[in-house]
Amino acid sequence: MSRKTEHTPANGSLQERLEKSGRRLTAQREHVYDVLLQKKDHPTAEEVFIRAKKGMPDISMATVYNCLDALVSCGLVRQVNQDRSATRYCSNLRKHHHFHCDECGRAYDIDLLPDAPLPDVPLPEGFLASQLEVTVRGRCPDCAGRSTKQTSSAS
Amino acid sequence: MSRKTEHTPANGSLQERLEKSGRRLTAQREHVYDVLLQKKDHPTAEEVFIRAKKGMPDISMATVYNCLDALVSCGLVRQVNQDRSATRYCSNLRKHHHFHCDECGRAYDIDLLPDAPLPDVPLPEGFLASQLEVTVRGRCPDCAGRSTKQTSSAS
DNA sequence: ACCTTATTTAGAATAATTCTAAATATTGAC
DNA sequence: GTCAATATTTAGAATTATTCTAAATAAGGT
Repeated sequence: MSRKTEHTPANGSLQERLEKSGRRLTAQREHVYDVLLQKKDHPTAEEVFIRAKKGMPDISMATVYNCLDALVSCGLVRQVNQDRSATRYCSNLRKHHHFHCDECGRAYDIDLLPDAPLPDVPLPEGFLASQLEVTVRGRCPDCAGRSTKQTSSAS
Repeated sequence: MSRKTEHTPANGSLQERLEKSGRRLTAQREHVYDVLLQKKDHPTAEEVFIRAKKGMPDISMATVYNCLDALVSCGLVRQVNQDRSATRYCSNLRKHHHFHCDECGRAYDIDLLPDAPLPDVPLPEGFLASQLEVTVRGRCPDCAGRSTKQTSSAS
């Protein structure tokens, strides 16, 4: 099977993480992960499928969904749902938020300073938190064009 | 047409808001808004449809989607997308975050103290922010059951 | 009432995702 | 390495969520 990206450091990590959740390392899972690492533009499952077929022409859509699910439950990939359209997938593991353009629908990573504090959200009794997500909505540079609406800081 | 909830204060507001965006006040839009106000459990469009039919048996699914869209673009309702399943609708206008249960998929409102600071997210040049959303993922009290995983504060 | 325009409606169409059952690949034991 | 047991992949059907379409109806202004 083709090995396009040398994600060597993460490679071991991929296998480890898969095994930790009782799954096997397969060529398809490696390849789908590669595809996500190669272009971190938050592709949809369909886009991942199209890209994945280039290096692995026989991969099927069902497998792409399977692989994405496996990667998500391994914690190597995040699912991004911002509107009624298809779910997007994010392989950026650094601490970051997302920006959703209301006009074109694209998702952008908003990287945080490594020491930036995440908001502390006090939860009612009984809730167990595992992850925090912050999404800013608005218009991306491409779509903002000439008109101005607000400052460049969301609060 | 039936007028089940006396959302009198918001009523004028509904009409105002609709008109401000060039839309008309209709019995269906009022009724769908009523349905959302009556039970703020983040129903899906389908659930809204089912509830709406009780008081307005001839309303159609397409109309429910239309009304929801109208309410969303009026700013009276927020769309909530947390996973690959159907979009949910939230009529809580107070400042709040959302909690998403990874086990049962339900959405919960996490109300904030009125003076709680929202995180300040510095955006790169060119992005225009209009809204900020915070979602905590984990397990809800119902699903958390006996096992314990983390503290009750996400950070 | 009348005209203009927006909205509703049912149903068809599309898009996104999940399911199914058979074929194939992987792992661990020998 | 071969074998059995189990996980994964696959194509395609099925399901679910959402959008579109064109005709009928309702709203607002005159």
